[in-house]
Amino acid sequence: MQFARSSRRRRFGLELRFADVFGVESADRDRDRDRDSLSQVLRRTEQQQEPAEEEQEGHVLFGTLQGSVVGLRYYTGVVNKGEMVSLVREPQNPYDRNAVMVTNVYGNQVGHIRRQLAAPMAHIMDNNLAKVEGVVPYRTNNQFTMPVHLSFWGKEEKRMEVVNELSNHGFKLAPGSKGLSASGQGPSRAGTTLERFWTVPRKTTAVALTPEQLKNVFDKLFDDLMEDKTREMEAAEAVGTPLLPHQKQALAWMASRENSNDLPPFWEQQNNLYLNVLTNFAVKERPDKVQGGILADDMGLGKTLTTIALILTNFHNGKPLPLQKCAASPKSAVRVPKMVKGRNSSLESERSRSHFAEETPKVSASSSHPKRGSEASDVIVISDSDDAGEGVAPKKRAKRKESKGETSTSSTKGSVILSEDSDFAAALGEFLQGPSSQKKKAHKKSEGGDDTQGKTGKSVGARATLIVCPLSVLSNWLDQFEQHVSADVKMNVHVYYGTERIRDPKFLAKQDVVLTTYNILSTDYTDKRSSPLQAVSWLRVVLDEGHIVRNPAALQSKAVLALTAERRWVLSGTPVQNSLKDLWMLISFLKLKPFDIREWWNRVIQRPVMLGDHSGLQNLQALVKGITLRRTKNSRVGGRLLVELPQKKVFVEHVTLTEDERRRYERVRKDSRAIIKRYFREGTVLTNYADVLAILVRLRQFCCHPQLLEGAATPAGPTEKASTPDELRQYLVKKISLVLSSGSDEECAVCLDSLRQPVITYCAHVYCKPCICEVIRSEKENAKCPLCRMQLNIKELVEYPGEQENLDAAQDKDECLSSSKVDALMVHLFQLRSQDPKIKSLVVSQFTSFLSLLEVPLRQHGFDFTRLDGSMNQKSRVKAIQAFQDTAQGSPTIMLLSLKAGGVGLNLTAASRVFLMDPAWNPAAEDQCFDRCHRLGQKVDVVIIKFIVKDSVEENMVEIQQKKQKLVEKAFGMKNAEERKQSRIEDIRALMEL
DNA sequence: ACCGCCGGGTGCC
DNA sequence: ACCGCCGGGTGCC
Repeated sequence: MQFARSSRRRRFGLELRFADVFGVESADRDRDRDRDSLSQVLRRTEQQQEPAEEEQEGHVLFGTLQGSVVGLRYYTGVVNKGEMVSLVREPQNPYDRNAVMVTNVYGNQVGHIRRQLAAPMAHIMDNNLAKVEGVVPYRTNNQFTMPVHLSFWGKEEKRMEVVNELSNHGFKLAPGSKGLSASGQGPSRAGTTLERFWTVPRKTTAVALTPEQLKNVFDKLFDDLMEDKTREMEAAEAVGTPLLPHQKQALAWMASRENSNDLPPFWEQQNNLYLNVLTNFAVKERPDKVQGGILADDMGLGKTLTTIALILTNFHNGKPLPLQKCAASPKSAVRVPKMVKGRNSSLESERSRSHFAEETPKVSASSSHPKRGSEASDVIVISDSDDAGEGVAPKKRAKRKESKGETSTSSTKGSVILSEDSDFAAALGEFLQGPSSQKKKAHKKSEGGDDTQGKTGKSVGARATLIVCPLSVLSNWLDQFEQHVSADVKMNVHVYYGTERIRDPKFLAKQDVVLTTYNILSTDYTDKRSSPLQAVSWLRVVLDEGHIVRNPAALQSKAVLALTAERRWVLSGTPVQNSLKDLWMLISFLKLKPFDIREWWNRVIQRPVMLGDHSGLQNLQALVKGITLRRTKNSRVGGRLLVELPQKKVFVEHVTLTEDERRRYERVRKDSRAIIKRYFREGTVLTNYADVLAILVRLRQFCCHPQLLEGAATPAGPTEKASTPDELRQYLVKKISLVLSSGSDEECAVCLDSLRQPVITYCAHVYCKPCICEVIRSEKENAKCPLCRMQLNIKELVEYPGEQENLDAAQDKDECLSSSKVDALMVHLFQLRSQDPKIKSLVVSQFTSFLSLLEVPLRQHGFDFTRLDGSMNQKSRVKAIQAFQDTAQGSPTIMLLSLKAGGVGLNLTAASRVFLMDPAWNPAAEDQCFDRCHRLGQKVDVVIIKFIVKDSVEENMVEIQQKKQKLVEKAFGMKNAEERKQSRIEDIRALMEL
């Protein structure tokens, strides 16, 4: 008894010490302290000191060790069979400065590591030689000690030091057996014997994933997250815009995530306990549910509208947000034309149904609008009726605002119609005190309806939703509130932004919605004690573009994590950009226990996945699935696309060469045919494949512009091999560049997939570097080129140096002759310019040199254009895209685009015309290019014009395209390498009409 | 803890 | 009896 008490005292003592040191940081901590144990406090402070927490990448398992946890009877933490435990150094322990304490997943202390073992462990842990992890393999029936299985993970170079330190204290590491990590082991069900647990190590396919594979994992991670999420929910009346079916589904899902009592992922109820099947941690109390999740819909599917609907529809107990109704008079004096225009008919009818149609419009909130150039500051005119005293407040506030001489954004339509009239707010005060307002209050009472707030005496806690977003979309949120909140209710939307922002938590807590930016959040957080945003207990926090928050070390991340809320949401079109760590940040924000603590995330998810552990991946997937809704524009609801896009019309325009061009074309064609014919005769088409491609490229380039051939290499016959190694190298670099830029979408003959890290062999065949290296490794000295059986040597592989800016001779010469195809394009561009100068076009070619040629006539005729191709760096790409997407007058109307530039994410919806200057080998590449502008966000029909030169290789390419398309449609894809090879030869034969 | 360890009591078999 | 052995008291770090 005495001991127990004294140890408790010690614990508090420690806690206080930590609170003293880090006490500045938060009310939040104080609130939570009751629930949190010492170790959690310790852990948190740790995180604050080293937020990055050492990277575990490259860590290997040194070995394992059986240790024991002692002193169980002094602590309350319980551990079950197979449960993971955490080992925390406790250097301040007055009895042993080597002390290592053991805590369970929830951070409750279980005991200590026996001192003999703690000594070397302390040394190892303090010097960062290894990370030590514990799993309790079984329980003994004694109440004093329990076994713990320790694994030592660290960098290979530290292995000896760790082994020595342990052996100096008489401990010997056993080779690691992965089965002892609790991850993926599943719940240790009754009957799982100790022996089985120990002697059946999980068979792991533990091959670390390459970055490529990881990328693939992420891509697939968010696939197919729709099943079971197709239930629809009607939005509250206050939502003025009818929701599309997929938005109703999202609403239903979000509401259920907020309301349902489901256990969080990986928790199961077993008898009277709740068990986390990944960590094997069990508790008596039901674990907190995660109220919220990640809405990861593609952009354009209406994440904003859905979120607004959620706010209005799902207040407490599944009821809608109680809002004061107000009249919506269409004849209202204050109305921004834009709003009227944007209104749709169903809204009108909605309004006419309103009980209060005769009443005076009410303004509920006014806030200045950063984008609209007024001083960024906000004034609330009226607050909800929950507070009896509020009735008078509006006038006072309105006055304050007036005295500051600010422009205000006021609303008649629902909450947020904008007004530039600064007198308006003052006038409003009168409105609100007028008879109509009182009448309404009376009416509302008699309705006895949805007033869940204070007046009824039933306190429901938090009311306000905080939305954090990048500044660039803040105005969009305001617009969307204006647009989508029904006219006959008023909603308090407060913008917390600008130097004059009202830093009053009580005031903020009264709002329906508070909008702010990540910057403001971070800035306020710098002075943690007085950050109003941190002081409010939010009903809901929404992180818009949530992927922005991903570096845990960043101030904004800390600020975000320190927000107090019942429900948390992340909105993001791209939730995982490149790393699992990004995802951790989001999981941590959502408070998905126990993964909000980095150690459990690392042990249970991140490391297993990085090591290629299949079950780790499954767990990750299950985790994501449980909290994420993601649909893309290709997702279907009941067989139909979520969103119908505007039409896409494709026209082919046949271009006739001039007599002169024709004559020269035929000459080039004849030479080319002769060479290729010879290859066919000799059966060496594949051995000389790069040359064949080069020849075809020349022909295709000629169709675009004869001048393109001038700089190009002459047909490289097999005779023309280089003599010195350096020349050979240059020759190969040229070849590989040719193959890759030929647009033929070459695939690697080993993996039959598109080329990754392309390399070229001395026999001029291109493969993925990893693929061909593997071939050479396995076949050793006898390795031969899979395509031509030539001897291979790993040292002879030449890598692709990357796209180089080839200085085009044509660009210098201002006097540039036109070509039939260029003329054809210009005709269209002229016509478009006179028709509607605002229409923007993409001019697409596979040949960047052709794009350069096109710049000349465009410049000559005064077209504003920008350019995007693979040789540009990230910065100039972004610049080019932004300039083009800008709708302002004077922005470029044409973008010269190289066919394959940019990833799938490239968004060029500003364009509604596409001119495809030359056909691609692969029709899918063309479609992907068209999708750059024919995608969500495109408002008008897209017209695509493909230029094809009559009687040329281009026509033959189109034929092959169509043939391929049919094969794809019939699901007769190429099956094996032989078929593919053969089909390529056939392609060439058809192209050259041989 | 059905242990280990400590230290006092004890002392042929 | 400056040992061994016995058995009660005791127990994390």
